[in-house]
Amino acid sequence: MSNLETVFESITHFALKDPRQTELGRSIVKNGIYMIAELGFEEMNFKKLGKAIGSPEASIYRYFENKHKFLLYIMAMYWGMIDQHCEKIIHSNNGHEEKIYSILDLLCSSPDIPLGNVKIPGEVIYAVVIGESVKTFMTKHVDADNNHGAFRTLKSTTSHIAELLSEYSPDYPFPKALASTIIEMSLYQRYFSKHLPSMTDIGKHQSIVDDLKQWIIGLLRATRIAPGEESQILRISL
Amino acid sequence: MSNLETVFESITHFALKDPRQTELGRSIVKNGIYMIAELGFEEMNFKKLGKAIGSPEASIYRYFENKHKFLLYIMAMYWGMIDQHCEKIIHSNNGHEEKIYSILDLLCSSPDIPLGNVKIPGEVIYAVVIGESVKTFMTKHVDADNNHGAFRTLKSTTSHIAELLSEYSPDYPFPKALASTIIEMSLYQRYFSKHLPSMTDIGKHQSIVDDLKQWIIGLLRATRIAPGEESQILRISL
DNA sequence: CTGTTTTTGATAGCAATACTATCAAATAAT
DNA sequence: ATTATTTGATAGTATTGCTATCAAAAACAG
Repeated sequence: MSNLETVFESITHFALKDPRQTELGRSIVKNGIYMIAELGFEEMNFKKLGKAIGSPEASIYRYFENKHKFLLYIMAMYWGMIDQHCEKIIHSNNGHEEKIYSILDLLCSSPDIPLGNVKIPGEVIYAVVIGESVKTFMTKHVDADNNHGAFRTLKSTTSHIAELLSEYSPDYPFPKALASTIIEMSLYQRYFSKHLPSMTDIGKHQSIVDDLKQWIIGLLRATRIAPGEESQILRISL
Repeated sequence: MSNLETVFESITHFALKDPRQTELGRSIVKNGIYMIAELGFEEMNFKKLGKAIGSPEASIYRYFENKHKFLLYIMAMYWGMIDQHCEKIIHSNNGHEEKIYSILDLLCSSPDIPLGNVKIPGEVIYAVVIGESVKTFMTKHVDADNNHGAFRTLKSTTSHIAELLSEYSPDYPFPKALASTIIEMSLYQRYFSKHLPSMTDIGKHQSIVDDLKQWIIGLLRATRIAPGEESQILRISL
């Protein structure tokens, strides 16, 4: 069984019926992602999606209970893919620094997602993740969704990165906070760069990806206390 | 004219009619904030709000064009207040470090908001900001809203903090990205600590506020290059 | 205090959204 | 060939987000 299978197995329970098994199911997922990328999650709905794929709204409801679970499915799938890549990087024989650089590459780009006989381009799913990821967990029913395992793949990705940071800097007390910051901010800073450019410098020196990497590398200094630096700013004792 | 007035003047155009001028208007804003804090933005609506304040839905529409503009109003008000405090801190006679600590205090707590004869407690508005702030700008109509000045106070706060960071570390190339990160993450890490605790360490060592401050102070190391540190991780040249 | 303007309350209605239900036709499995 | 499953087609419902209308109440102006 390939790694890819394990990712999809762990998320099938967000759907009423595994969408990968049928032409209709794959069409729903693929076109749904495209439609969210184009219209945004709020303006997308199952009626429009049905029209786009030539099937009635009701058929889509046979695969996904509602719009929100559809989004949970997509995001769990995305972070599952990312998490797989993370694990591969972490279990490689490279040094800590090489691993960190690989993780950075992973977070600043996006792999394609193979879905049976169709493929979802990295840029498309990435656009959806940037704009909609936060909407999966910034809701009043986070805790219920969390109990149902909706964020397991995202949390696992965070943990993997946090572990790597801990190996790199064993005494740093906030590896998880830094890991989740890197993950979220690699999305947000891109968004700011495009829509609220006065809120970031990313993309103003070099390309967005290069600036992003360099900026995150800088953030990693948080894990290191250079000799003599405490006196400069760290008056709150570590 | 007090500073407070300038804040409110700059946001009145998000409302159809200045809600501070009437009993009904103040009631809408106050109870609306309470209702969003309790139910979340999605589950709040003007019909429920009308019922809560004993007025018909239509009366609320006379003050706010729609739900989204109501949220924009609240958030612009909040960041306007914060921005005022920032300016006060920046124009004080303290040193850079003192100023940075004051900003931290500001971001990790929340001042009450006086609204004519009523007052909105800091904790209540802060709860709304934590959960809903991102929903003001993560939409397909960000650019239009931005053109109408919806995010001016948030952007101004970011700029003020970025300027302070630049004064503190003139050579650091990403003051805005770091400023927006500190602002957003002071909200997110609190949220994670409550709802997705495996994504953060904040609140696990000391109190949430203490951990948060200490963690952000650590992030500020990104602005400082300690001698000899480049060789450790900074292989991407600055 | 009277007439006028503005603000509110009360109710009705409408288009769109987020579903659910039903049943026959098509397809797949045995 | 028969049965079970999946889809299409259509209809319908409750809620949401908003607009329209008009009379009562309140504020204001002379």
